[in-house]
Amino acid sequence: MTDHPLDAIFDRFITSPSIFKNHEVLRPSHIPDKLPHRDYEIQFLGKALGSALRNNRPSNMFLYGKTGTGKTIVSKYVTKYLRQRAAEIGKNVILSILNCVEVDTDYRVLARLCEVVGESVPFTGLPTDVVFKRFKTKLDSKKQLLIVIFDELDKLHHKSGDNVLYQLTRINTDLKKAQVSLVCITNDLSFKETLDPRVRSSLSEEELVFRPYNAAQLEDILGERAVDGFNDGVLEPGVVSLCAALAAQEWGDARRALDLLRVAAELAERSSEERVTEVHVRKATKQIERNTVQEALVSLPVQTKIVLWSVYVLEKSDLKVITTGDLYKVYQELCRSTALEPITPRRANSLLNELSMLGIVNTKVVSMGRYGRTTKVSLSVSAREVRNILVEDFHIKKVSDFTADHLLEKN
DNA sequence: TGTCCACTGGAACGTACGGCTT
DNA sequence: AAGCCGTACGTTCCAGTGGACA
Repeated sequence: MTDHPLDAIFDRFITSPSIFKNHEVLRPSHIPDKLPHRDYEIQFLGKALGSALRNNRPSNMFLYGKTGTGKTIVSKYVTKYLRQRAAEIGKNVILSILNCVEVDTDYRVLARLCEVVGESVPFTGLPTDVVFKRFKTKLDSKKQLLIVIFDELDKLHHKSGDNVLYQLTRINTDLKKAQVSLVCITNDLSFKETLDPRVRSSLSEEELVFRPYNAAQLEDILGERAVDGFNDGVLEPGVVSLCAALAAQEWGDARRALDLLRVAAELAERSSEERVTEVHVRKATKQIERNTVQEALVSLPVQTKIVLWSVYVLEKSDLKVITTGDLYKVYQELCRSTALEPITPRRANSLLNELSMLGIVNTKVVSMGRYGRTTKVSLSVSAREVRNILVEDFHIKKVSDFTADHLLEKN
């Protein structure tokens, strides 16, 4: 065996004991056997969906609650078992959970539903109503119940309106053999008001609100997972309660609590320490924040990056307030320097709003009286981070030293 | 108190592209 | 091959507007 530069690192993985017993258990997507503090919700959903086992169509349902309050996991938990019991007694129950962040247009929803009933359709090319007809025909070809769960439904509605929802709420009147039930999950509490009234009333036959967990409940949840996820004695006392407390600070977000614990342990393992300490948890909070920003920034389209870089350039200047007017001037200059075709102010404004939705910039519409109405813009992530990530881009690299000073002298 | 700035943001439309049906 | 269709990205047009200032 020759000496390899990685020997020292790999040996450490082989020889020193691992912190993790089962890494998977610590991911938010894992469905444990027990879901602490969600008994009521599980019972509620179980009673509602359970009628599927008796040939009745379950009521349509609306589940509300903030991120990380267990809406998705409770749905998965209940449907997983429902599917099992239905199979045991030979009932035809099809369950489909659609994440509307990915499945975010009418067409994609229908394409997905076609898939689960066994009808193959191309991912583009067909008129939506044709896809709907094919779905309906295939579904109704035998006696079966389809339960569709729309996770983060507001993301679908945001882009495509109520069309598919409207069709699906009315589909049962046309079906002869099959039946459809809908479960809608959203974390936007005001979302229901924005729905078409006909859709709204038919979707909210039953409603359930998921309340945020408190710190003590989060601690139970983490404790439960830690038993299966970690080897004995690797967590210093206080680590779990710190994760719970930090996640409970904003609202009781179990996903965040779990991420904190997992990342803290990963950090400990990477620096080949044998125990996870509170210091690791503190580091984990920073790392998680950095990762989400990085992910968002890297995948931005070129034009959006240039718009964001304009914000960055203006933040670096000694301008007190950044308005869309100045921003567009800088943007045009940047386009000239990078030889990119500039988009119109209207479009640039939309991109800015998208950045704001992603939480990368702050925007606020303000009126300056005589001096018109505009939007105040500022970065809501650290300028250094924006720079570090954006200069990786081929176009931004060309203007990495660009300053706005000469433009501002004119004011 | 009315005016009017510098925008905002909705709506309709254009273009390129992949992919269907006939 | 022609005629559609959905999606993504963009443009053009323009009515609407908050509030400082004359």
